[in-house]
Amino acid sequence: MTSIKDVARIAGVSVATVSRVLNDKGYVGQRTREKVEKAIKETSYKPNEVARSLFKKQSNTIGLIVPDIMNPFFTELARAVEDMAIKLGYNVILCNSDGNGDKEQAYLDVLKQKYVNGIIVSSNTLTAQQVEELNIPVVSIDREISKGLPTIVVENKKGAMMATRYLQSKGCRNIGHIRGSYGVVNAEERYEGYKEVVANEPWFRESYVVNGNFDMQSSIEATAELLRLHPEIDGIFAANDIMAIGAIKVAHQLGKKVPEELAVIGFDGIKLSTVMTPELTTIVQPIYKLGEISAEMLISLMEQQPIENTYCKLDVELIERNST
Amino acid sequence: MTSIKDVARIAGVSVATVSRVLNDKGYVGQRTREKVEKAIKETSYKPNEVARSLFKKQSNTIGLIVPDIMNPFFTELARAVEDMAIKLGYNVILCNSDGNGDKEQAYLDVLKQKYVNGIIVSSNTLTAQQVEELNIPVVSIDREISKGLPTIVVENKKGAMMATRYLQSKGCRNIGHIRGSYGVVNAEERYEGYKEVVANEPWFRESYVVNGNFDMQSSIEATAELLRLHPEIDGIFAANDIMAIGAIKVAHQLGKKVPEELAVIGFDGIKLSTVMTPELTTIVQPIYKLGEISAEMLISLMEQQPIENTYCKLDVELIERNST
DNA sequence: ATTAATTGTGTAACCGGTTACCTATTAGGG
DNA sequence: CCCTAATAGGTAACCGGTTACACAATTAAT
Repeated sequence: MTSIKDVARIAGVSVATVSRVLNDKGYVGQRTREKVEKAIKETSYKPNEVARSLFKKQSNTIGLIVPDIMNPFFTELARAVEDMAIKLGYNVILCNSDGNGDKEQAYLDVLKQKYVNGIIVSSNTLTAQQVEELNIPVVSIDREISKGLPTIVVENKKGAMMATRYLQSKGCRNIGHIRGSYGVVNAEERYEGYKEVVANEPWFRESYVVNGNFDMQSSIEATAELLRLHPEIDGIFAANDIMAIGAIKVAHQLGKKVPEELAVIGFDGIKLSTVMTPELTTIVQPIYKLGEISAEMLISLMEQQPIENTYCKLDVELIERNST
Repeated sequence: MTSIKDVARIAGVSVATVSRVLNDKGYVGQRTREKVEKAIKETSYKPNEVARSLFKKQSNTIGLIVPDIMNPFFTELARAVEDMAIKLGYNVILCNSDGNGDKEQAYLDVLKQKYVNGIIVSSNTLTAQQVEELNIPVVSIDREISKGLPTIVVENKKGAMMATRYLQSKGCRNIGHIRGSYGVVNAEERYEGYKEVVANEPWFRESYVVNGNFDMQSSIEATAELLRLHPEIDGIFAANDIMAIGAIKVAHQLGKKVPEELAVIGFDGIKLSTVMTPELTTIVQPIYKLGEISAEMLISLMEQQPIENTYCKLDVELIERNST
């Protein structure tokens, strides 16, 4: 590997001058600049990023901590973050935390040791203190860690209300809800939205709500139980698409026709929802946009650019397909 | 941030000694070691990875270059790679190349500048020369770049033959093939497998093979065309699951019942294939295993551990579900 | 008791950049 | 024509670790 010294020797100048040319900083004469550029080209010299990082205390890298990249929501998010990062000159270190607080902290530690410029994180367990101790820009995505910390979320409650009202408008008289894990803000907000719409309905009772833990297997079990207890249910709002798909599978098994006998609506708008049959009606979040914006915001923070606001709540949209 | 100097000052020793304790290298007296460990604990000192990397010319990081993390195959692969990497003390930089040769080269360059210890790559365009110029361990996954370079692949041809024979055994008399993109080794091998089984069948003609480009939209178009030209087709082997799903969608649209009137088998065994209805019969690759093994092999290479062989061809398995 | 081998620790060079500081030259203003 | 400001470029310190080397203190061997 050729180093800056080699280039300096070949160009007949000092390393400082080469560095100045490289970074286009300070005074460099026209003729000198040309000599240096020639030497750089000849040796196809690429500056050593690690040496740079050591001095700058920044590595042109951002960390992305998500529970699990296998969750299609985070897959799309990761792609968006990486796209934007590359576009702005950064690389992305991928971290799967499985929602485990210890792993999250371990990742935070090593990312800090690696001088990442900033971190995008989706976590339910991290505290404001943990984040502040880092002294690195952090943006929280999909979940709010604390007021004041940069955050990108979506209109969960509003979306849930839209979904529930939509089922009503389709003629559903008894609407159940498969909720996400307890303690997860998203799940609570979506539940609240549902509740707000149905609370005063004569048919409503708490047992219309079951917990699907945001995953398919739990949803299948929860739905089966729900439909066994309440065969009168003719509409289900699931707090995410995966659970909605699980619910539809159960309906198939029970011989209930979707959407004729049971309408199902999801939340997220993952690609999968258009792939299955029937295609899933869902509240779509602008997932890619979410990733883009979070990367943009993070990088603005990192580069100390002026920022309008550090809290961003994106709108959601109801996309009607064939499951309702 | 506390540095090694702070620790040395507090413990009343030189930085060299602290470094020795840290790395458990060289001679350190018992009492001295204790003093140093105490100081480390007190200051909750974490060594600066970047400084280390500069000296070692290694950053405890590996690069993972895939066409697109949104492709479920690569999602699962990425998860496996990251899991194994973390387990062995490395982080993963995620790179989406979109199969674009220029992007791939750009990633290789920056990864090298960042002193990654090694790279896992899935590419159709990279040449042996490009890889060798890096002078970094590289393992190629899912696709063979050149003989001699460490490679992990699966039994594509064998799997394709299994799939095709299986359709025959299910009573299909006219079996079409939706192939993957031209020039991609995988696609060619799977096509060969199919061809080998059907070449001598009286019904076989080249127009039973259409190109689905490995993606759903193309597959939908290709399948529609295939079934229009050849309504007699009663079995389809798609070169990946996504295309198989597309084919099933088309069958639904045309009112063909799957599997009664048209049997469909895929290839890959992505999670999605169990989520849809009907669940997809497919040739499953051990995707997670693939990722694990490649990470393991790469890291062995990086750490100069003795390696049995640098070429690994994993077996595939036919999983029978409801689409055949 | 003397010498050699082993153990313990500090000093300073090094990894490959960036930049503060210094000196020299040239240009512009009065 | 002299003085100040702007331009050009070199020297060396620094980022935070690792390790070769030197030297001192023990310990073991003869």
